[in-house]
Amino acid sequence: MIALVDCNNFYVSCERVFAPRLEGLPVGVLSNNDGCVVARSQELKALGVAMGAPMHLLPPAIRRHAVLLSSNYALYGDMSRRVNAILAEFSPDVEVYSIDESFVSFVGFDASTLEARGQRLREMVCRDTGLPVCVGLAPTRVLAKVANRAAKTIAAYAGVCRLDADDPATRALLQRLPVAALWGVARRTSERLALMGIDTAWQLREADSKLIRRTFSVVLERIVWELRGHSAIVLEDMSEPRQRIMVSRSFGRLTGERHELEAAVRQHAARAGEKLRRQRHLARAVMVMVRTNPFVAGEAQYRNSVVVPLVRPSDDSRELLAVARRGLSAIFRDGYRYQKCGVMLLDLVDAQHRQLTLYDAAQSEAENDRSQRLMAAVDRLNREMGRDTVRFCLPRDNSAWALRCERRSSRYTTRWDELMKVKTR
DNA sequence: TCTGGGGTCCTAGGACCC
DNA sequence: TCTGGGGTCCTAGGACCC
Repeated sequence: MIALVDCNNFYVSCERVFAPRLEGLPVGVLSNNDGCVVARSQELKALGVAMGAPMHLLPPAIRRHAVLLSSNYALYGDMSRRVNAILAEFSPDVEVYSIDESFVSFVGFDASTLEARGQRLREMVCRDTGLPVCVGLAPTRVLAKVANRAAKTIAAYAGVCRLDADDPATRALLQRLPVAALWGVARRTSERLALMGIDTAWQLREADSKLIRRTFSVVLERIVWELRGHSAIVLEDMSEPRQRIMVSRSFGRLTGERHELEAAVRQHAARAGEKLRRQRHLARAVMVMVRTNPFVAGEAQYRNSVVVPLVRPSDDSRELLAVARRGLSAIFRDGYRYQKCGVMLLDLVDAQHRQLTLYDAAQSEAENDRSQRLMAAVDRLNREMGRDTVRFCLPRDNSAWALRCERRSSRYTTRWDELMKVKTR
């Protein structure tokens, strides 16, 4: 059996831990740039605010009465680590699936004790972090997702729901569950399934798996098997290094200024370089993308991207920045107001495969060595003294492209200076 | 005025090879 | 005059996740 542990309204719950006055109020957390609502309290959901709703399109009454906060990823990331540390006490096998969800394997545990373990787990997480979580227990990940949803929405389960594959209760639940509510089935697939007369999770479970594979893909066929209780989905280990690294942001306001895009691309490339070195990889190519705002009707639109190969695999921010700048000059066009740019590192290889250029290997080795020491020093300073202590020729603040995050709460768990701002009433 | 930022996997189709 | 078929690799795009 496997347990899916999922924090309820995670970002909102994190905010409430440090601001109890938010309990009972409609609270939302916004995406970067205060663009869309990406987390909602029950009260805000009850007001009809959809996941991903653009903030500026919310009805005025809701914007007035709801508490809408900028996202505070430093806080959420730290709270997430705390939750996972607790989960690790319950099982040696914890797969961190996302910032607010983990799969905890109970394979080999006494089956009759699982619900009690689930309850104990909820209590521990609540006691030590203040966060409410729900637990879904099932033989497969897809069913564990279904169980978790039931644990959240059906009060009788008290936060822990167990679904055995061939239990009549499981069947009843799946018969009521729209197929689009399943993990891995979204709008496109559910629309096509509806044409075949498959509307519920149970109908999908009973469908001919070979036909599903032919009509759709191996992905949906695996979901069929998982619904029947046979594990078919293997998760990529989230602690594995990423296969590509993307850093991109929308600008605080549109800009057509080339130097502002250059500054943003430098910042993104530098940040991507940090991520690359943290996972001890080298990039063999850099992609740069720019784009105007597709939502502004009547405005000239432009989007483009370009991949620039590196002469040799590298994790040196200076090289990444130089290549990214070349990429930007290849695609930058005057006369547009840009909304977003990004840098992606591609073709990543393990840093052990650092190779020397063919000519003058001795000098390259010395250069490599200097580069590695320099980057390590930069990373250490930024880690210990705060992000952006050392920068690569960046303006300090107030750039046109700086993020808007006016409603961000304090980073209580990672910044002493901000902790002092906590009100004690 | 204001519409996120990451990721993954799979498949189809083209280029190329023998 | 007749111009195959099977394989691999790569890329772009679709679909999905949180």
